[in-house]
Amino acid sequence: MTETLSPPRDFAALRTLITGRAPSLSKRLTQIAAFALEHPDEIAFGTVSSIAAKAEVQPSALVRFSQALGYQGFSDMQEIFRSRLRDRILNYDERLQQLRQHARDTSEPNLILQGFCEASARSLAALQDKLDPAALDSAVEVLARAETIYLVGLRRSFPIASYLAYALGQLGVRSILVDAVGGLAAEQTGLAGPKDALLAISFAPYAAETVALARAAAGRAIAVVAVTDSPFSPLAQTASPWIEISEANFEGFRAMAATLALAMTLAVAIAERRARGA
Amino acid sequence: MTETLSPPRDFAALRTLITGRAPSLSKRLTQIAAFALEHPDEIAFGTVSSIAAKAEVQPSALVRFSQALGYQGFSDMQEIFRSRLRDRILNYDERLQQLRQHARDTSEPNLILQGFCEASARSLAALQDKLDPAALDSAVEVLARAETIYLVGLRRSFPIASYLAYALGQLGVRSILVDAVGGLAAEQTGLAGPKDALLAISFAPYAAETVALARAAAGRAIAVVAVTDSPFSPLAQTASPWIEISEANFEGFRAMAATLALAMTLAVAIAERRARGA
DNA sequence: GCTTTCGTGAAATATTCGTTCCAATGACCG
DNA sequence: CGGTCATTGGAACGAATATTTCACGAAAGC
Repeated sequence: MTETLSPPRDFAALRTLITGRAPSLSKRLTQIAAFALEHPDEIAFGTVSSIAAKAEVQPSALVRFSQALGYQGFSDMQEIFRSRLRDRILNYDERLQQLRQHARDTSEPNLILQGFCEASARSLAALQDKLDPAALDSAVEVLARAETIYLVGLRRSFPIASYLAYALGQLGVRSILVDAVGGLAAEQTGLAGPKDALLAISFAPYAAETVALARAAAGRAIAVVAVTDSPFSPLAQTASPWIEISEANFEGFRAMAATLALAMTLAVAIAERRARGA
Repeated sequence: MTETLSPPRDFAALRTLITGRAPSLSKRLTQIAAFALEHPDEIAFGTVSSIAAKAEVQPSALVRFSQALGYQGFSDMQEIFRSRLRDRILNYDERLQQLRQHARDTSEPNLILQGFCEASARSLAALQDKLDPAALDSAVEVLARAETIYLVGLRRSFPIASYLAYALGQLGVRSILVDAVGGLAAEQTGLAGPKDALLAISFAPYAAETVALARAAAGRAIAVVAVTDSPFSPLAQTASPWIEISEANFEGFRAMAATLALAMTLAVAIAERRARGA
């Protein structure tokens, strides 16, 4: 019996088909199904014999597998595995090149938008790759234990601090946004006690007031957690733990996507940590 | 004479080599060099004859080209073009699958972080795809013409508004952040005149005060620009132009990466627009 | 101006590839 | 236990592929 239904022409559907039909296939063909899902790149570029060797099956089994799925032969199925690589998301530098090619069609605001989107995406990728998981866990731990979290972030970091104040409020976590309204920052943090914690957010050039508030709190045995951009930041030396964030630039303006994603993470993680008990 | 030095084994180096040696190659080989740099995917997937046809050269020329670069033959060089696709950045769904596999090794805060990173990345992608370029241009135009920009954003949108206040200040654009401190919002915007503009930022559920301020300003013939999340938003009906932003969710918290990228874009684009004269 | 060298095109060749076929094996059922 | 059918391995085939070869033409050197 031959499969008469037309086989999938895109990779996602093919993967579903393989997963679905694998249980009803013979031993060898199941073996190939598993290999195909695990090493799609091999199938995209390899030859029948090279793949057969790596999957430890006979070349003919590969052809049978393709036909069992409804394809005319191996080459026919291989085309789908190749299309997956063809339609892949472009690398950043290639995307940039492509953007610059279309530059003349695009207005300046839209060009700037592309630039900031790209910087944001780069920042997010760097965050996922380079953030120290232990530092994050520890920060959540310390902040979840605090009765009240004092949020300190000025200038560029103020939007982050104010977001945290909003999100923590939504989640029922008590926090105080330390703003500089009326120059009362020191008075606001002065109320903090040993059961509280202070979260300081600052990037180069570090706002002097943020550093001073963090130092003062640390001196009074208040837990200080910092989000900053370098091990040499004055906050890194004051706080424990501290989290390093590096944001990509565009036209001299640093993206904030990574910092904001971290802020969201802190808020939700702190709330969940509290919900499941100290 | 045969090239004895070992040829590059990664694509970046190969590209450099081609660029560097192109000037010293013969006419046909230069033609191939240009084609290779412009259509690397063709070379990765094609056969000698199919590529030769597309590049309008003889198959033998492709082999000569490969050998001129130091490879044993065409297939040898093709391998490098294929490796570039093999080592590509994974698609989002593939990355997700990979993440879920490692889920048990990861602490909860780190899982949450991944979730927000992914939501942010999705939001950014949607922004690039779906933003109306004309609306952005128009928004920049209107705001650049204003003497003073009044920034209105409350609750979740307040961090965005406060970032804009910071960025516009840095760029020398006069703006006033309308906060609700002391309930003086109406008094703050009351100073706005016909030469000013109001930028309102609000997402569902729309803060009543933001909507009221926008309507009041529009009623007094002040230009109102809005950033919101739906054509049915009350702001969309009040403002002209208005920009639609949709953010992805994670655990009920909307990402803000796209909105923030747009805010940065507005700030820089407005400043540049002003710099190059009205 | 003749020779030599290099570049090029097209056909010839050798290799590799995908596919098919068939015999052998193993599983299942009466 | 015997028979049937699906599955498998391996060889054989034909097609397609990469590579080499050779003849021709143009440019460079003496």
